[in-house]
Parts: sequence; structure tokens; C-alpha cells
Amino acid sequence: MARILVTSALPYINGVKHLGNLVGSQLPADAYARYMRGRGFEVMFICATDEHGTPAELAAAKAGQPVAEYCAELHEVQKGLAEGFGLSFDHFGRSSSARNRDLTQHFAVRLFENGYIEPVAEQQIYSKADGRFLPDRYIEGTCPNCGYERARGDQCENCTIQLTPRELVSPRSALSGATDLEVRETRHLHLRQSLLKDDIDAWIDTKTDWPVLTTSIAKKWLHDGDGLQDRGITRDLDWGVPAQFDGAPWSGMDGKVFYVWFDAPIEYISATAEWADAHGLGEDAWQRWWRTDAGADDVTYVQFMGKDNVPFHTLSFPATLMGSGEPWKRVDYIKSFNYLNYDGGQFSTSQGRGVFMDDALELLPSDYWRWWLLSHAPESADAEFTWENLQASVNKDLADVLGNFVSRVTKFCRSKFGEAVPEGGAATPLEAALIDELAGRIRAYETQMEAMALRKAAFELRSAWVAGNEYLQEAAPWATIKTDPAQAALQVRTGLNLVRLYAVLSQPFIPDASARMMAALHCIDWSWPGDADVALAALPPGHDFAAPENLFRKITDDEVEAWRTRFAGGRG
RNA sequence: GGGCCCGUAGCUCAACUGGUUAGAGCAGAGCGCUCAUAACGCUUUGGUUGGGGGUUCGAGUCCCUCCGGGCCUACCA
Repeated sequence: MARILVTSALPYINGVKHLGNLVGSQLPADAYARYMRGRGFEVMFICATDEHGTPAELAAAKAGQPVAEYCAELHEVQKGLAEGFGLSFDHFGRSSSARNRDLTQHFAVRLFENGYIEPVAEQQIYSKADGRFLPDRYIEGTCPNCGYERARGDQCENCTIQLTPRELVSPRSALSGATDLEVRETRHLHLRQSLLKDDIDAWIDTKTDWPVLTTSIAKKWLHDGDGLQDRGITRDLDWGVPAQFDGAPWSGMDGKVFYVWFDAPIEYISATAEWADAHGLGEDAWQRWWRTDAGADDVTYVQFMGKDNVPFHTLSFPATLMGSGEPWKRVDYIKSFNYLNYDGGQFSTSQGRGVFMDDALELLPSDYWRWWLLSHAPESADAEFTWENLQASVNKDLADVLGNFVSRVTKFCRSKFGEAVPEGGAATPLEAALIDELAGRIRAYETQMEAMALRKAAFELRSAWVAGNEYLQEAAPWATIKTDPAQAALQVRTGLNLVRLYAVLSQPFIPDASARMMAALHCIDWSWPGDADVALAALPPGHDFAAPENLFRKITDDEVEAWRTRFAGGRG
């Protein structure tokens, strides 16, 4: 049977992620992975923290911690939050792992041997006061074009002109404000992706089913200006995968590390190896997911990411894999997302604007967030988070349509028949119509989930919930029971089976609620509904259950008001 | 500057390669039900598809233009 490999873009290490980050990669990847597992596929769902790079060093310095310690701590924080949101990773790794160091160095050697890496001498700005080379955007100065005094070394935010640090008037370090900057010559390794441009271009051309967002970004980079450019893949930092190591076929890279965007995607592979290590499995256990010479040919590989990550996943990472000359599995589908905005503006990590993962779990159970985020995922355009919208979705969809359905069925049964599935009655055209309706919804839901169309899948799921309420209203067992108790029993039995069906279908979106529904039904049968009529007979007469407490509470107007004020800006 | 995306009902969104009268959910109005979390069901009011021009038997969909919003532009990740 085909296997599904799912990776989520790696969340960066420098702090708790906001809901926009979550909905752009990890959460939809989780829903997809859960769905595929539910359908019976063998799934490997991989994520990790992305721990290298300048921002990590700066965040550690700000926290007054050694960078390794800082990353270890934040990794645990992010891991805990992922669990809190029910993200069902098979492994949540770290790009700073030994596995990733070894594999990153391995790829670099292979690329060098094949002529896709070369050392290049560059001039860079060194800050003596900071004791380090400064990336262009960490240099500030006055824009030579418009006179804006806080222009960055790569671009002036005021007049948008492209700059180099040496063009800035009175340049200074954005870190310390130091002005004793000097130009130093330094050598770096470059990934010669320009040599692979045509191969990548041809490969992208075969991906006609990818989102426009994905391919248009890739094509832009491939064809804009002089086409795909070579890229420096080393940096003058302490924290990262060392670029000089035993067996390196070059010299002079002492004190340098690989660029974070070189090693981060490799961590997808390394994290799978970390998974194998953690389970005491051999090399073949992870290689069958990644090496086409070790069985990965029947793997379908899907990546989830925000649109800002697309260039690295469509160009530089494929270039790394292709240039290695080794049989690595390449991505089959890239699902990319637009941005989620917060109440009329952008979520901002630096400004603390918006709702962050830790805040969210403090306010409401994860299912509430999962439902809103997934049913409003920014698939076709940027989407907007508002508290009113969250309130409306949670109260109406979860509490009223689904939660109340479970409540009315289980409590009615308890009061009239006791807490066991009642026996008797025979199906009528009413049940046949319900089955028809559900069969259509289930097939549509499958189609949308397989296409990773989360909003549409959520709509089909909700429609299936609504069908239960429509059925109950028409069947009206509270009236039937007065004249035909056996028929009322059939209607209630149908309702109880609908609860189980909803638990199975809803699990990718609201796993905790699904688990509670199944627990209340004393049921462990999570089998996917192939035929709706079979699915509605899963719980036989006599099967006992326990009517659950309300599955969802409602969000009050007072809470909405309080939260809007609290999260307007200036977090912590 | 260049490129890409978007603009559809009060709100959030649909509408396969152009094809009947532009559809849902929420909000609003009316009716019904009373098992259930004052929940549910049925009916219903809202649109000159951002403006203008063009192609076509036919345009939300294609072309031009203008307005508005967003993203990217390679050293943040």
C-alpha cells in the first residue's frame, strides 16, 4: 500500500509561534496526516525546530543564555505547545541534532564532488564592537536615495530602493549602534543552483496540480532577471553545522557554519532518522521513506508551508537533493498557505501583536482553535482572524450544531431507553434519505481532504453534522415514542450511530472531542465509513454508553470584549 | 521600479476549462418543534460580482485601464 510522508515547515526557535504560523504549516499538516492515518495509510509525519541562524543567537543573547541552552529550552516549550494543540508528529526533532550535522555535511561533500559547491571570496561588513560579521539587514544608516535615517543594509523601507551596506551614509550596527564597521574579505561556500536551473524548471513544469501560489513563486525565482542565482550557504556564526570538518574537501572554512536555510530542509530527513534512533530501529527504517533505492518509490511526499517558505522548498532544497547525485525522494506536492491577519493588521512576533500558541491554550481548548483555524485556513488569499468570528464559529458550529446534537441524542436515549443502544424498528425512506445524504457528504469530504482543501472539507464535515439535526427533527423520536416505541428506538439507534460516525469523520479537525465522543459511546471502532449504511450499524442494539457532559462551551460576549483588549498589542 | 495574488450579500467565503435566474454559513425577519447547551428544523429579506471600456451569441470568469488591499524581490527565517 502507498505510504504518505508529511512534513510541516520547521518553526523557528526564537520564541512561541503565533496562530498565523500554526495555521500556515503545522496544523493543516496534522489534519492531513490524521486523515490519512484514519483512512488506513501508513503515515510518517515529521516536524522539528529550526534552530540555527543569526536570530537564534540574538534571541539567546537577549535572554542571557548560551545559545545551545536557549535552543534546548525553547525546543521543549514548542514541543509542549505542539502536544497541547494535538499535533500528531511521529517525531518532532531538532535541526541542531547530530543526525542533521552529519547529513548536512554529507550533502555538502557530495555537492562539492559533483561541482555544485564552490568557495567564493566575498567582502563583508565586520563590526569590531559586536565581534562579528553583520548580515546586510543588521546594518542601519541613512538612505542615499531618500534620506531616511533608518534604512537597512539590504533595502530602504521608506523608498524601497535596493541597497548594499556600503551605500549607506553613516552606517552603524543595528545590534549595538557601533559605527566602527569595516569591510573584510572572507570566503564562503556557494551552492551553484544556477547550474541546476533547467532541471528544476523542467521538474516544476511537471507539477501542474500544485497551487498557483507555489508554482508562481518558483517560476518567479527561476526566470526573474538573470534567472536562478547561486547562493552563499555558509555564514560567520558560532551556532550551526560546522562548515569545516573532518573529511571536508575544502579548507579555510574554520569558524563558519552552514546557512540555516541549507541545513533546515535536510532536517526533514534527519528527523526521520532521529525517529528511527528514538525507536531503536535501524537505518533501513528511515531510509525506506527517503531513499528511492530503499523502497521510497511508493511514498507520496507532501510538504506544508507558508508562502514565505516556498522558494527554499521549490529551489534550493531540490537543488541540494538533485545535486547530490543520490536517489533521494523528492516532494510530490507542496501545499502553501497565505497569511493569517489579526484584526485588521498582521500578526507580529516582534511587536507581540495577535494571539500566540501559549495564549490560545490558556483561553480555550485546542479543538476550538483547530476548528476555527482549519475552517478558515488562508488557502486562496490572506485570511483575517477576529474574535467575533471565532466566537460565531465555535458557538454555532461546535456547540450548537455538533455538541448539541450529541447531547440531545444521548440524553433523550438515557431518559427513554436507558444508557444502552435500544432495539427494534425497521428502516424507512427517512433513514434511506439520511444515508444518501451522508454518503454524498462523506465522499465529498474525502475528495477535499485528499486535495488538502481544508475549508471545503470543513464545510462538508459541518454539513454532515447538520444532516443529523435535520434527520432528528423530521424523525422526531420524542413524538414517535408515544405511538410506536420500536420505531423511536430505531431513530435513536440511528442517532447514536451518527455520533460515532461524526467522531470518526471529525477526528482530523477536533481530535479531543472525537475521543470524548468515542469514550462516551464505549467504542473503540474507528474504522472509516466506506458505506454509510454499514457505518450507521456499527453500534448494535444492547451496546451500552454513558451520555457525556457537554462537549463544547460557548464563548461569551464579555470574553470577546476582554480578549480583544488584552491582545491589541504589546504582548508581555 | 519589476513580478505575483486578491477585491463577489452587513460579515466569512463558494461558483470545473466563459454557459440557465451568482450560491452557502453567520447576522436579520417570519413560522414550526420542544428531545437537547434558549439548542434544532423550515421559509425568507440582502449582490449593477471595486469603477470604466472592450472581445463574445453569452463575462464574476478573458483583454485593456483606473481605484483599493496584500505579498515577494535572493544576507531575517
